[in-house]
Amino acid sequence: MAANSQFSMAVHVLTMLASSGEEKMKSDCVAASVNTNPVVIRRLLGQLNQANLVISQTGAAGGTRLAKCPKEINLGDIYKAVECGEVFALHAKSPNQDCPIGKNIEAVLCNLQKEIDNTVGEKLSQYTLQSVIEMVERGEV
Amino acid sequence: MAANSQFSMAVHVLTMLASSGEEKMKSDCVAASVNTNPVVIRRLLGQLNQANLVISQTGAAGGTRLAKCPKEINLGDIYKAVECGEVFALHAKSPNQDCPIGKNIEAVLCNLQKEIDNTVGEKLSQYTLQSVIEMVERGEV
DNA sequence: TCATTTGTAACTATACTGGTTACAGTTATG
DNA sequence: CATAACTGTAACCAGTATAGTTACAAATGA
Repeated sequence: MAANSQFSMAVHVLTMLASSGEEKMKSDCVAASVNTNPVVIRRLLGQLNQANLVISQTGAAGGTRLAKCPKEINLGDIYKAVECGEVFALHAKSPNQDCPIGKNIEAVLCNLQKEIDNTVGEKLSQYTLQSVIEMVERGEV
Repeated sequence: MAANSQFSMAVHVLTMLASSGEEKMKSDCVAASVNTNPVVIRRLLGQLNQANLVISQTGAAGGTRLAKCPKEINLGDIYKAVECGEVFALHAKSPNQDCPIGKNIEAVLCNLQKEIDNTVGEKLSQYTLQSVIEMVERGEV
């Protein structure tokens, strides 16, 4: 499975929650749409909860609903909330520190990594959850 | 190891090649700086070769050099040349097609994925290999 | 009290990444 | 021309992250 699909799943989950409005939704129901296990959904909801994007309630008649309206949630918020990895990884092993290039390249790449991550976050912030819902309703576009 | 560091390694490799100018460099030498196996480097060079960023020569006294000068190579070219995965992955399993949201969300996310990938490519294109070399020489910045 | 639901820990299967060995093909050089 | 020194690749392996699964404690409404 490798490549991390948490962001995709998170957008899907939040779109589902939006569709039920004020009504709380159960993890089983969301899982059925995402086609995965309810525990996977609950794990994801835990992260979205920490980022104050959703509100959950335990116990019978419990469930989860959006913490804000879909116009007030943007995809940048979601990207930051979930553990999607970085856009590109740094070296697995540290480069040779005796080589002048090996010694300095990591810091350069690390700065670049942060900058690209910001760029992605900014771009995603241009889309609200509401706009995703509209795209889904229109059947893509 | 999971997260893909091919882009980072590719930038490192090309910076090394740039440092030797017109001189061909052996994969062993590059591998020593990256701190990995020469085969890993040769695999990467194969991709960079297909993208016309480097020129390799087999046989004794063989090796690899840049195909263009460092000012004419930008990081967007490198990003496109190597198999870094996508910024975020789509669903592992296809969502439930009987759910109106599950049915359409994939296409929306797929378009978004392409757009983000383009955004990253454009941002990276702002940096030339030359500028990376200068950052490395100055010791980061 | 009891059924229902979330929150979490623990374990597993899968698959990707990069390291390694091995070897065929190419080429400079004595 | 024989040989040594490279690259290009295939094949295999070890490590690890992802997400699927089971199990169960805690919370809560009825």
